[in-house]
Amino acid sequence: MHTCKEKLEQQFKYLFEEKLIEDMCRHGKLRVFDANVTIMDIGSDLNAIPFVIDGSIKVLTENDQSDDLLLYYLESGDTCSVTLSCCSHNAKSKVKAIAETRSEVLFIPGSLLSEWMVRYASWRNYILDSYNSRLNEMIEAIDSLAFQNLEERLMNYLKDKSWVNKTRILDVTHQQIASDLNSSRVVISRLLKKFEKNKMILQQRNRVELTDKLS
DNA sequence: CCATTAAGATACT
DNA sequence: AGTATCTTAATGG
Repeated sequence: MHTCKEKLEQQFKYLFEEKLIEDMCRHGKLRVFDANVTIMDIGSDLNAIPFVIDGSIKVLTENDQSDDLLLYYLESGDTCSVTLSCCSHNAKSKVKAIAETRSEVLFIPGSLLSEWMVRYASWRNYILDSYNSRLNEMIEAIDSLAFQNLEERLMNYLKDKSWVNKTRILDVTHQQIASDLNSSRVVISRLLKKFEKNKMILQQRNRVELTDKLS
């Protein structure tokens, strides 16, 4: 079992300066989530920002009819910039976060953020980069929604999921996919059947396996 | 066995 | 593409 500091040092030495890592350990709270556990829900208070040490987390929005839409995944070394801006205004969360795999997350109190921005150049850069990449992912999500057909969206969904889980075997139901993409089960089934015919995937109950035809 | 639920099929919008 | 409805198949008691 590693201490928090050892863990941060070995994984993020290249990213943060020594003193910052010490500060992160001192003030951050490390929490572990099992797969599929809700980490944050819409409307909950934000007084800390999450820094993902291990695992992957999916971030979704929800409309008033409780329909979901997958926005992006957070992986090791990522933070959620949506939370970031909300934090300084003491706002409530507009997104939902669910552990995709077992995840370790370090929660850093929002009160420290501005202080660290001034004190640590590495933190400043990290936050700015994070903002940038999160924004780009959001633009991609919007783009796919507005301009891509469902078939392409589904394909990207499968590839993304495979990537963050580090496996070609996805344990997921057609219904779950449908709700992540805000579509319906029959439609997803139809498209997956088509993928199967083209030998891009193999299917079993509760399981989709990507073949090596996919890059 | 049977109950539950995922996935397939068909027809209609 | 999406909804409604029915059928079939897998799973776990």
